[in-house]
Amino acid sequence: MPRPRQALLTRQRIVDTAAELIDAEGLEAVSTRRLAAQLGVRGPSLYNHFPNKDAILDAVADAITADVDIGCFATHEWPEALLIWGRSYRAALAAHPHIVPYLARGPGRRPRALAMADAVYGGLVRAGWPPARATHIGALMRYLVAGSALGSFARGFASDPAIYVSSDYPHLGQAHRLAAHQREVDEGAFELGLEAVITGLQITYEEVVGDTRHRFHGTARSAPTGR
Amino acid sequence: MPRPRQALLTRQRIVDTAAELIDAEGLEAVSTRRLAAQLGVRGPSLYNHFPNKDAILDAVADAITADVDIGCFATHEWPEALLIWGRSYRAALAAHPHIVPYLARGPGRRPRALAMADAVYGGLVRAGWPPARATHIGALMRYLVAGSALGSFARGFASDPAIYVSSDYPHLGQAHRLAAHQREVDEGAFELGLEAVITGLQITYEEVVGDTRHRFHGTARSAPTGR
DNA sequence: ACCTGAACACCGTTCAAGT
DNA sequence: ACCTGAACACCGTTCAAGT
Repeated sequence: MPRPRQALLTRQRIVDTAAELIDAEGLEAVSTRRLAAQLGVRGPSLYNHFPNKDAILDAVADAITADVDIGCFATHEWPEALLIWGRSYRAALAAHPHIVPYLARGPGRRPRALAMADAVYGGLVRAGWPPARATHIGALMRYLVAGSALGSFARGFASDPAIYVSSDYPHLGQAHRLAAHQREVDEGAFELGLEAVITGLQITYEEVVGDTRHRFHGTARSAPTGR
Repeated sequence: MPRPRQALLTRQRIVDTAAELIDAEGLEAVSTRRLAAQLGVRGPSLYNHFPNKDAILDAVADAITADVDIGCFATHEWPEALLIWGRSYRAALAAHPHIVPYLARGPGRRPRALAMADAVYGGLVRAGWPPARATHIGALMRYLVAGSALGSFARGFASDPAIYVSSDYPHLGQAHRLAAHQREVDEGAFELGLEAVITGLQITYEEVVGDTRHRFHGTARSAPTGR
């Protein structure tokens, strides 16, 4: 049969198919041979479009964060912007939870992650947060988002209820029933954490930023905790 | 030469050597053949002591959390207990950051993770937290701990400063200098997050638990945020 | 009881060869 | 320019064979 006039593969088609494969069968199902087969092609062909497998996964991860709302930092006060950004970031990752373990493997080359970091950092600094704190806030928000998007890891214990029958762990009788609704737990934990963090940060903000605005020698104390 | 009178391998020696290999060269350096070689043995020998590779990594992860302080929930008020537990949990993981990506791959069989979940859940419920909230608090604390223990992932952008020279990301000029001190950033983000969360949770606690104690029909509102 | 070599069914990646 | 088969150096795991 004749050679097709245009290429069988495009970067877009590879990324889309990889995302489908990850969603359907998980990260470990994606080998270059399996992915190529799904595309009607042989493994080595992928190397005409990407330098290696990680670059493909980076592109998938990048595409998934395409519609995270970062405009909110330009239009809202920082506490509400954190709320909006955090929720839309989490929603984006939670829609494709199987990709999240890959994020844990390193920074990769993901332009949109950079754009996001830039928008968050810039928005917080503009709001008056000291640069170091702005960096910390962006980081801890990512901890919450990624952790809660990661289902099983999040819970930190097996979802197989059988092992709780052993009475070694007396308090987990209730918890395992919740564990059956893993999505609920992770969503609830994220919401609780998000709101607690923002509430706590507002208090820190008043101490760190408010003081220096209204007084000449406002000494920045750390947030009051149970210490 | 004669067959040694006692086995060349023990579970303990396998776990210790695997941990050393992970610390020295990272998770991907641990193959059954490499690990076996380090132990002076051939790959298949490991299967006399563990059912598969994941069981070895689970054992390593479990060993690392051996000295996390969970007694604090019996001796301290819940806010201080969260602070102590969180810090000692983070210290344990941060001492072996290369193992953390493995945790993100699933719950595994890690008895100490179960004991930890049980102690946290039990302590919070005893303090008056509703069971669902106690589960959520345990989960969100794990998000912060694991995220911040995970260095590069935590930051969410490459540590190679070269790519920020491009002025596509105008606000990251400062951030990349901080990125050079990745340990500082992750530690600072964790501390800020930990204290903000505990502060925020104390306010939620007063609303959710305090109200129902002092009133007959206390309606639990959610924590006030920037919404 | 525990260690081994050989084997199986996979990997990611390279590269000369085809069109 | 792009796809291919063959090859390389690896994987995790099984298993019959040794002692």
